[in-house]
Amino acid sequence: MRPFFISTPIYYVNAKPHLGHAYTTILADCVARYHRLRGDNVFFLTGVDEHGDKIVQAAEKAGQTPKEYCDGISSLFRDLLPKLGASNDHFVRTTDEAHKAIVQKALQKVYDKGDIYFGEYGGHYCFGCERFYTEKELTEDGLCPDHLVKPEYIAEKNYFFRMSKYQDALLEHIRKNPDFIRPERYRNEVISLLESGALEDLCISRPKTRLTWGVELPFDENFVTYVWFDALLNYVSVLNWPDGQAFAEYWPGAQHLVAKDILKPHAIFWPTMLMAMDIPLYNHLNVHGYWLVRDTKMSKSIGNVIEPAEMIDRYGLAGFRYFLMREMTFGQDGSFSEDALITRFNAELANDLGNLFNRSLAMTKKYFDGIIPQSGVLQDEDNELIALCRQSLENCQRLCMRFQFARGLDALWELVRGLNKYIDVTAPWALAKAQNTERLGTVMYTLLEGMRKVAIHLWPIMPEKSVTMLSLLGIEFDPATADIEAEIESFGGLVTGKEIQPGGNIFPRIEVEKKEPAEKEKKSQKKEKKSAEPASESIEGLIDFEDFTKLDLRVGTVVSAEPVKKADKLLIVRIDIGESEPRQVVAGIAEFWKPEDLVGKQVTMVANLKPRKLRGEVSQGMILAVKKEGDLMLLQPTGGVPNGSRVS
RNA sequence: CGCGGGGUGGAGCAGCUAGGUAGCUCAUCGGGCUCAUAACCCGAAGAUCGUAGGUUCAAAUCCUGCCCCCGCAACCA
Repeated sequence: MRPFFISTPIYYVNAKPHLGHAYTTILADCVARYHRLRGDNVFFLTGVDEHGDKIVQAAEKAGQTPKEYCDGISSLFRDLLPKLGASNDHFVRTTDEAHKAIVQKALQKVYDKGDIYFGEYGGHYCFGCERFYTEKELTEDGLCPDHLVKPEYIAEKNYFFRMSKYQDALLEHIRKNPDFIRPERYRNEVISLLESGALEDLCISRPKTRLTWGVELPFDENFVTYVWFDALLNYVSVLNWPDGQAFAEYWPGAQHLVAKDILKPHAIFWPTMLMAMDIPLYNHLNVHGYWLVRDTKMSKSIGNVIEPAEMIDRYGLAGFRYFLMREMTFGQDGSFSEDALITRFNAELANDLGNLFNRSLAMTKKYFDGIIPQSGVLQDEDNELIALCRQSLENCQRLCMRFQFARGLDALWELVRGLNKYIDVTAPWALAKAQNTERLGTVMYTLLEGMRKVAIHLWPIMPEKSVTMLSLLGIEFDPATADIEAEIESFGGLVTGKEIQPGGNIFPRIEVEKKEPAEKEKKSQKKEKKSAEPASESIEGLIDFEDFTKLDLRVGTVVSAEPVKKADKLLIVRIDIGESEPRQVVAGIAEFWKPEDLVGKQVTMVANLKPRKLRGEVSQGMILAVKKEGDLMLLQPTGGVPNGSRVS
């Protein structure tokens, strides 16, 4: 059996799972299932990354130990898997003892080889943030962007992985193997990264004085390893590298699936690490894009986060999985909206597919008492359908195998539509009327056999519905014995004489207007309506009155305004709000306001905003304004008021 | 000259690597059918393929310039 190993990234447990996690997992699941239908020996891995600073901080905030915190969030991820229909063979946690032991083994091996060395890591450390900043991240005066204090330069001894040593070998490998990273755009990106600059060595440790929540270095008890030699190693630790049977069995079929944000670690760090460990490189890195919601990235502050569990509750697992796979062009960003989901569901699942099953089974019941008839002599229209079937399945499989589910499903739907058309062309009801039973039998058999093939090919996408469809056709489906490749060439696998089970559409239409909307739906419809009006942004999240009173809003008069050097959007505005000195505010309004037009105007500002430096200038507040079609209106009292008047 | 992606009928997309009738889904209009759901099937209208040049017998597809949009980054407090 061909080995096939597919992994999702291990998800970082500093927040709850969202649509992106769900998509990656479901995509990997579909791929895994497709390979199972081919008879491949599949290992599908997912899991969580539980070490590091952020976890410690999040745990502290929650008043828990890191371990307790991880147990909590990790179970959220683990519990979501069955809900997503994921058929993963293993769920890895980086806190697993077995994983940690192998991490140490790997570190020791690379260390012994001389590819890990002890060096100095110099960095600007801000004690307020408890983190290092790079030169670029600091303000122009070299201050911490958050605290506006000068960070201390700390030279810290750390261990480094000699990544630079493998740069050329990696570049050569990528050049020689066009499919190593796919789709091509990400391959190009990596190549240009590798060509453009010298690869730096990778800092892989943290002293225990700063971080203890990690795997201890086997050759220095004062350090833990940091991120890469922990997280990435999960892909081989679960296979029990180096001597495990599973490693020998599955690693030759290794592929990874990641979202575009972690391209670099997987395309550069991981392969060079593999080289250092003398492990053959994985076969393919498959990179997918982001889901956008209302054309922007999902983000909590915008309030457009999609809860996968909520979508599944509302539209069903099959519809959700189908939509994700059908809508997203692999590698590109896709757009999620409930409207689009409903449209696709109704058009493709309810009308095309569900209705096809419904009408065909009803006819079988009516004309043959529910018994699958025999096929007789084939006519042109039958042969045409069989040819279409062959072509459709061939395309579908070829595309799905390369993660191109959107196009693969499109190819499969050519068959679905072809079957609907076949009914129209052959008009079984006319044959029944003419009592042409033999011809009618052939037509019905051909139809049902085509449906059987469609149902099998949908198993990776919606396993439960697929099994249902097949059981309606009198088939007890066992994916383990399926041979999907053989289904391309053959036609006639459907067993004659079995009884079918008619009964309604297995994909009932999602009615949006008619039904009394449930509480949740009401809310979502409201949201949709709001998003339809571009002028008003949706209002999300209510705050307490106390939250509002935290704001100190003041009215003041602009006493001076001047552009910020080397900045085309910023103005330095000084505002008299009755204090001894005017407030200096750096405002991003230079595109709309000339400095001279601003002077003398009264404006409203937030007076108690934490000061922050922008382009080297301190800003002590924020001017309130409204944007309107490329214009910017300042918020003013309707009449003049004394400077410093408080807004309430 | 910061990095990257994109501009194709009303909407959303495919096609571009290997130039040769511009394809799909949704929406609109007309027709057919009655097995099925407001379904299904057929047909029609609708695109100078962002723009200006170039290469070519032939360009959505290759080359060059320009415009616009979107991510990241930054100068949105």
